[in-house]
Amino acid sequence: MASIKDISKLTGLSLATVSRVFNNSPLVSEKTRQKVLKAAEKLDYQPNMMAAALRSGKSKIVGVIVPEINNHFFSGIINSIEKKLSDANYNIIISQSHESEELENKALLSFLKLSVDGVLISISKETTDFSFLKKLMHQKTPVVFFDRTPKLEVASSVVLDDYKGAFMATQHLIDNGCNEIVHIAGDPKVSIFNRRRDGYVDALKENNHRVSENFILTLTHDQETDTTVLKLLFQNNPKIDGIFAHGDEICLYVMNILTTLGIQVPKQVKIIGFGNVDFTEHTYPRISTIDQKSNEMGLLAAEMLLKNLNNEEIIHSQQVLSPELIIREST
Amino acid sequence: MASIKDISKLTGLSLATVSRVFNNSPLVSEKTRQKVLKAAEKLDYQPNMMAAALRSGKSKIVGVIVPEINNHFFSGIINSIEKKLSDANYNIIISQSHESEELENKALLSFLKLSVDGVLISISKETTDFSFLKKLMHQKTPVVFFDRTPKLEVASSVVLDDYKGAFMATQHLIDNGCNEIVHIAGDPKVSIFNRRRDGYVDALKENNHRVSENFILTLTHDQETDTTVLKLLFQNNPKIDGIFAHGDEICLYVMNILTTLGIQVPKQVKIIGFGNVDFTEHTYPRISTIDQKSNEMGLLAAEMLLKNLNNEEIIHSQQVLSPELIIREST
DNA sequence: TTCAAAAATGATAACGTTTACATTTTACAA
DNA sequence: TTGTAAAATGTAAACGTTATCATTTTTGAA
Repeated sequence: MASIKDISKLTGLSLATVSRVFNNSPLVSEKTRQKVLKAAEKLDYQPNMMAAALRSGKSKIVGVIVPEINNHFFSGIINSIEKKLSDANYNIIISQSHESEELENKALLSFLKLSVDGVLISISKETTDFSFLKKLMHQKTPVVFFDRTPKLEVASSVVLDDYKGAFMATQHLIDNGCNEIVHIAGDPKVSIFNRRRDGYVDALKENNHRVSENFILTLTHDQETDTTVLKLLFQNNPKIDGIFAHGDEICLYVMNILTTLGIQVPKQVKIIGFGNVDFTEHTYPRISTIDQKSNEMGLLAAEMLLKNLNNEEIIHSQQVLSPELIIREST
Repeated sequence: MASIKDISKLTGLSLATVSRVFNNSPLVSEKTRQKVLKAAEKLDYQPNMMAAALRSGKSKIVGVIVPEINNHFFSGIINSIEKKLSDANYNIIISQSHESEELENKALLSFLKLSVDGVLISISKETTDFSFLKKLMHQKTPVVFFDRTPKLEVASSVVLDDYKGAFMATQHLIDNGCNEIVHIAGDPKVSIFNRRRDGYVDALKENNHRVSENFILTLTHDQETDTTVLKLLFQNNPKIDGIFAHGDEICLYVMNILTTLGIQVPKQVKIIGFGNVDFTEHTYPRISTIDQKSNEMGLLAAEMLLKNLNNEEIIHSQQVLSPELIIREST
């Protein structure tokens, strides 16, 4: 591979001048710039980023860590991060924590060794010790958290307002005439699921609807049991006309069960999910849902990072994204 | 950040000896090794990969290109690639081609500049000119293709046997007593969809079943039209008892339409998809399907690459993976 | 004790850039 | 024509490693 040394030889110019051309320095005349570019073309020169990184301390690499890449939400975020950063000529290195603090730290260590210019991370559920991240941040490496953020005093972050999303979903059902609304809740150990539950409850309260614990279900995912549970629920409460599920998968599952029970969606019961996962567009009827704004989240996180990569002083900011109501046939 | 220079100063040993310790060279006594390790600990030393890469020509980075990261199949592959390669202490850089030859080449150029040690790629549909890839391969950078491979004389690749998968799916329906099997076909411009169609047709033939063009449908994805089409089909052919769909999304869609038409799955009609996408496990009934082996594919591709990264001479091999039949309630 | 081979260590030049500083060339006013 | 500032170019050291070759130390047989 050709180096600037070769170009220097070919053109008779010094290394410095040649280097200046590729760094778009204004301190070089148009004539020599052309001469260098021509020589570069001829030699099929490609700058060696490793050498540049070593000397300048800027690797043009950004590290990204997510719990699981094989997950609609996260791969959606990565998608927009990749787009945004590759437009700004950054490369992204991706690691998965698989919800393990150990793997997360291993990845961060790799990033450190590679001297990445910045880090984008959605922390694992398991992580409780942020000393490694703090170390990175103290080294003036900008870090932006997305979706899952630690409770640190100073940090940049982008998160979704889950409470609001649940509220919107429930309000949407009410607006469409639903009076008896059931919530299919998630694991109460996961905080975002609790926030969704709270949003549901508060939306009911605000509209002077009755809140009943009997209307908040957690399913077993055993088809027989769940079918029985729902059958009984509808037998005892034939007026139920709305369901807000905490996730799209479970929403689809419930919808399918209702159909087999002869309950028509959306005619008899309106149903809405959460996530706006791909398949919600392919079902029949198509499922209404709450979009988690993975695109915007990735974009915003990438933009925040870019800002901090360019500016010398790091500016911390916290962004909360509003979810979007996606209305389809199921409501 | 501390460097081997600092360790050298602290221990009084030469740079060479210190370097040897971190490269696990056998040419260093146990006593000095311990001394160096202790000093490294004290100084919180982390090797600088950029410097090592520059000097040694080995970056410990592997570049991965997929059409879309936000796609079950590809993110599944990336998942296993990342696992395998990070275990071998490689970092992976991920780029998306978005089915554009230009973006693909841009990513490859980035890889070149970063002097990646190897490349894993699933080529974009648009790509017709492989000169850039050939250039990379001629530079002794090992390349392994997965799922989408070019027609090159010498190349390593891992692909799925789509024909076999379709054959298996159809055979499975026949084995379960289906006599009149419909195929929901995909866009005939995409070669893998044609191979799936061929597998369906050949399975019918082999079992002495009638093959009818009327039983091969392409849907519009307009719900009203598709509902009518299916309604008519079943009115005219009430004996239809099996459906093989070329994809899981369309399979779910068809299943939902059948349910509304009062056609029971799997009682009256058995239905099977292709892909083993996540949601097939969350439907009711759960959808039988063909697994595309994304895990194995990623793993195998990563292993092939690792082999070529370690060996001096590059060995080309082509692997064809057999899909797996996943039997669930829909059949 | 001597000596050669083996084992361990050291000195130093790369790798391909960037960059601070020095020098030369150019432009233009006096 | 000269002087001076601005523009353009050059010199050389650094970035943190690795790797070649040279040197020293250790080991153990004669």
